[in-house]
Amino acid sequence: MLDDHKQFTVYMKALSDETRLRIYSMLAGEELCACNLLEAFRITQPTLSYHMKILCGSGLVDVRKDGVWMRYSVNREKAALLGAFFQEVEAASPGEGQRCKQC
Amino acid sequence: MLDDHKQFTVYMKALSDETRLRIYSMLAGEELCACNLLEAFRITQPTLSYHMKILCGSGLVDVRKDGVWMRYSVNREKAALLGAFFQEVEAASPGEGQRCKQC
DNA sequence: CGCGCGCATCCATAGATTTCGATATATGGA
DNA sequence: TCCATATATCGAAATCTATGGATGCGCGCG
Repeated sequence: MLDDHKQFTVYMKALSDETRLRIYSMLAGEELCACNLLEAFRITQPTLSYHMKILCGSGLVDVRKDGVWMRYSVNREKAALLGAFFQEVEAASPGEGQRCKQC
Repeated sequence: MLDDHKQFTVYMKALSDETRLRIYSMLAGEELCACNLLEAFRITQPTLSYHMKILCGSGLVDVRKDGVWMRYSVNREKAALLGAFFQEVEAASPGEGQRCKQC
């Protein structure tokens, strides 16, 4: 099912903060720069920088440097990977049928 | 895209611990009881109980009490919800095309 | 060069998380 | 009822996380 649980927890941890999840959600659909994101939240610039470091470090978000600006966007492959995992979980789930018989 | 970011962060937080992610992964496909899970990890019983409380509290995992045993299984609806979200992110992502023009 | 701007890093702090020993609760059987 | 087993809760320690003020770094411009 999952071959690298450690890496997957990094993805989950990256999205386990509401600010970071909102940022990720905002980036789905359009590339945004740090100043755009900073305007959208009640956080300081060091805090945004901290969150973006975690999002980019996880691999869920890509960056490209454009002069002094940092342009952020979601990484499609990682999003696809996460989507596939949860779909597999859903598909593999036996529903109300199979039950634990042991103990 | 997401209507309830707070609840979604609860899901992500529940899976942001490696032990809990492995448990979730194990539960995908078969119902298991606490004793099964306890054997699979190098943790104590109170620690497992703590993790299961978080997993069940999030809604990602269902429980049914069977005598003195607790039978755990994944919640298919929640797994489907998560799968759909990441697929939407993937689909909405503009790839290398659209770019941030502001700043 | 010197300044302004966007962003990163350092540091300290408040708060949250994880863990486990001890203990409590619940259930079923003798 | 008494006991053994399965699980939950409590309490405390260690660790991790999120936050922002101060500061550093790099770059473009006059």
